[in-house]
Amino acid sequence: MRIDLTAVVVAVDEGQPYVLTVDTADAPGVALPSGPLVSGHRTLQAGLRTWVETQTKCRLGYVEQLYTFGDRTSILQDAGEAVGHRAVSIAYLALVSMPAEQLEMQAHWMSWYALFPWEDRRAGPSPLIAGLHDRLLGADGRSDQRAWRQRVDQIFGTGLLPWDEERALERYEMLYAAGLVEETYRDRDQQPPQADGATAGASLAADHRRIVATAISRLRAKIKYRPVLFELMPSEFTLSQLQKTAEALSGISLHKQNFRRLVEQQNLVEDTGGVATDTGGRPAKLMRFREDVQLERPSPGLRVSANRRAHIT
Amino acid sequence: MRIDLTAVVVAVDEGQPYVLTVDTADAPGVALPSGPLVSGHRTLQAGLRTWVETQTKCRLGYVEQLYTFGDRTSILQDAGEAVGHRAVSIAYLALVSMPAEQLEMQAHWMSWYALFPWEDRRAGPSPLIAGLHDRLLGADGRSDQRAWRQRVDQIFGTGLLPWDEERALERYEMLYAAGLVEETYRDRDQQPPQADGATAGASLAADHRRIVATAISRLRAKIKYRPVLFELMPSEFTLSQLQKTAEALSGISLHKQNFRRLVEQQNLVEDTGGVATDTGGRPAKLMRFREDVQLERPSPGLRVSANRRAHIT
DNA sequence: CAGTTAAATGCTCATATTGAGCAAAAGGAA
DNA sequence: TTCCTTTTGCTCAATATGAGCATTTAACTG
Repeated sequence: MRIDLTAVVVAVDEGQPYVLTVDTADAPGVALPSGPLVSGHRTLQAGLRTWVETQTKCRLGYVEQLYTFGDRTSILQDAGEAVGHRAVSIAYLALVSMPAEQLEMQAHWMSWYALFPWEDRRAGPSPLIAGLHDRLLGADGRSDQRAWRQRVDQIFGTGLLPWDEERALERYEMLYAAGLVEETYRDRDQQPPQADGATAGASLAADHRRIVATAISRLRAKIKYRPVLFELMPSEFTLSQLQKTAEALSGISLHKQNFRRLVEQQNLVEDTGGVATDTGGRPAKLMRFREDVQLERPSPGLRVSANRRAHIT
Repeated sequence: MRIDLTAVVVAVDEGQPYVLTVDTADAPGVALPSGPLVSGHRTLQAGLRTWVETQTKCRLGYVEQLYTFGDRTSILQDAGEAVGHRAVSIAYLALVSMPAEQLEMQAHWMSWYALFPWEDRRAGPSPLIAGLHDRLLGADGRSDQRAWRQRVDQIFGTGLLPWDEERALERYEMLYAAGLVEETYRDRDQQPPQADGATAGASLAADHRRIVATAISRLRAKIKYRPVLFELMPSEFTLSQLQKTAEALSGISLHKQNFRRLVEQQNLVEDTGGVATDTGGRPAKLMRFREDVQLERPSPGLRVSANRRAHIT
């Protein structure tokens, strides 16, 4: 049984979140960096770092284990002779501040929201949502129409229910199950429907889009209670840049004054003395992350809060 | 490379939390149920369920993936010839309501707090803590004495810092690194010190105690935001029983009136009409979990809150 | 049966925490 | 200077949380 190590490497640049991809034999930039675990690797994490660095030349900072996936397609095989075909892949989430150095030729930064356009609500609910919602409700002969509708509303924040940015994985899985993403058909060896907008978002090789969705959900939850945001920032930054990064990941817009109140009262950052004058308006103080913060506070994260009415700053 | 599936099966009975263990060739009841992933398993979870049920005759309800561990001892081997020796083990957390049926002969319920006596603070801080704290601070020639002390206080809730019940894993790992648990010496092929109380708590085979610590941390965090407590309860229960279960897992005592306020306002339970008269004082209403709650609320968990001064009810 | 005891249950209250928005400050640009 | 834009400071109402008092409702005790 083969064990693959797979990485979701995240960076944010100019308020846009990216994931690191590599070319495959078939197509450019459609797979996550990954490779088999071999005995030479001292630990799982060390193996992962090695693979990412050789495939992309990107050096990883913060790394955490995400989830271990059984090969999805194995389920479809007949019970009998599937031996050797299966693989288990151990996925990791890594955060880097957007590196200046050149990546390997075959490596690229791909926008999160090219993969999951419905997840970006910084400028209000994506117009895609309405269509997805209709098709999720429409296509079925479900036994319990009422319960199903409630579940869709729940997960997609439609109806009167609020949007929960952390449910990115659940949303992807629901779309997969409903046949609204390309992978549904690929895993069944079928042709996807050709109608315009029949499938949503760009797909990746194998189950890599699912793995990215897992990473997004995890990260969106984590920035609320651990100071991981700083792994994505340059050494000095303004509070607005920090907020832009938080918004990029969460996919929602945040209340500016409350965001800074939170950051300041948690004592996560300190003044460097410098100012950034290139911001258009009043110059912003430059801040840096307080290194000793890990030792001090129980869980020094950002319990960010969304604007109820989107748009407002 | 072998892949093992390992289960931490948790149940609560009479206000005490237990984990399911099995006998090994060497010793009784010192290992978690586990077995290799084979091609016959449809999914990872299905494989896990199969192993647990054959080894213990315990049927699993709620199951979630916990973490994937690389073999710890592999780190100690020389770089050269470790091939084939290593194993990766994918650990799962399962919750069951204490089953009435008989387990397999070789299966037993082991108390959490036999493994982690310092984690039970329902009757106030364990007296063990003081000793552990001293030995963590004492035994070293650390470069940065101050920072180390702060870290110990942070994790063990000593000094002025508050106890955080979710850090069970960090506490275990700190004790492991400091040589205060038996596994430290076993992994180094050394004899543990023989002094009385030199190592804390009962140990399990391989890295199974670490896996249980991971499960405890996960579960203690999870009951605060998902209604998993109910997986551990019988179909009807009183609010006091529910609270006792929450306290058993968290290892802290909770404020009774606030606990019921929380449960009630979240609409997690409904009245069955019956009452339990065997409680000593005023009979308690019997409650049941509202099945439809998963559909309704974004994250219907229990944000339990500890008493500041322990003991008070 | 009156009195006692032990829970369960009902309420209150002070103190944080959170969501929202007004307003002043500090630059650059017109 | 005046206008524009963004940063920064502050206020305020609505909730949520931690703590504890008081009442209710049984069983138990003579």
